[in-house]
Amino acid sequence: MPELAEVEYFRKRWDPGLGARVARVEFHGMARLFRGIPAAEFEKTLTGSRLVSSAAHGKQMIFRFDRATLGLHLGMTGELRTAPPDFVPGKHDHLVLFQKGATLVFSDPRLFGRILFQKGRCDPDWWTNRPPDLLSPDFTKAALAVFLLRRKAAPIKAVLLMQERFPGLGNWMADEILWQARLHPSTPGGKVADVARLWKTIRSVCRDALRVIGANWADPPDDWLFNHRWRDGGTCPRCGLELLRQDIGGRTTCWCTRCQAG
DNA sequence: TCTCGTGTTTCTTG
DNA sequence: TCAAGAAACACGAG
Repeated sequence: MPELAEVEYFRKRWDPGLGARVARVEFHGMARLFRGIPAAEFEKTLTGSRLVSSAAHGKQMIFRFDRATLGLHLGMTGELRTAPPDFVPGKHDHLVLFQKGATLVFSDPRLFGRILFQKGRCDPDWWTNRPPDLLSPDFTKAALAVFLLRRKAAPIKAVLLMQERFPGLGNWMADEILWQARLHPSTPGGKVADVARLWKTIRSVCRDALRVIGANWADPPDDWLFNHRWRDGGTCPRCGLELLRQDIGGRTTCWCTRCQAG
C-alpha cells in the first residue's frame, strides 16, 4: 500500500544500516525491477560501499552510498525491512544488502516496483528534477489552479494521481482528500470551484498521514474515510450513508454520494 | 477457478 | 503535439 506516508515509514526501516558498509549483495538481477542495470557493476560497486543517508520524496526513495546512489520505488506491493545477519533471501526478496549489524531487504511479490542505480556521489537527474513536495512552499494554490486547467477534462480523481504534480498521492489518499474536500471524484479538473479548499485539504491530509502512518504505521483518526473505505457496506463517517465504490479514472474509487454530490 | 488490486508505463484514440 | 483512456505487467488474496 505504499503511498507518501507509507514510503516514509519504509524508508526509515533501513535506518539501522546507516553508517555501515555492505559486506555482500544478493539480488535477482533478472527481475524486471532491475530494468537495464548492469548486474556485475551493480554488485561490484555496492559491495564495500557505506550507506550514508536516505530520503523520500513522494513514492520515490533515494539511498546514498559513498560510491553510488540507489533509487527504490515500491510499486504496489514492495516493502523494506531489516533482517538478522543469517537471513536467507526468499523468492520475493529481490535485493538484500548484508552488513555487519543489519541485513537490508527489499521484497516485492508483484514486481511493480523499480530499482534505479547510479555510480558516484552526485544525486541523479531523477532526484534533482523532482516536482515540489506537496508540503513545501513551492506547491502553491496558483500552481494547483494552473494544473487543474491544463487537465480540465480529466476527472479530479485521476488528476490527483498524476505524480508529476502530486508526488506521493495514491488511491486511498486521493479518495480521502476528495471526501474531506466534499468533491465528487468525477468532477472535471477544470470545474473544481473551490481550488483553495482543495489545496488546503491536500496539505492537511499529507501532513496528518505523515504524522500518523509515517511515524509508526498507526491508523488515521476514525473519522477519516480511510477506516471505512475498504469493504463493501462501509458507511460514511460523516453522514452515515453507505459508501459507493466504482471505477473512476481507471481506479477503484470510494465516495459518499451525499457528502460529495458534486 | 475466477476476480480483483493502495502503481506506473506504454500504446491507442481523439 | 497533447490529453485521456485502456491495456499490460505478475502474483497473492479472497
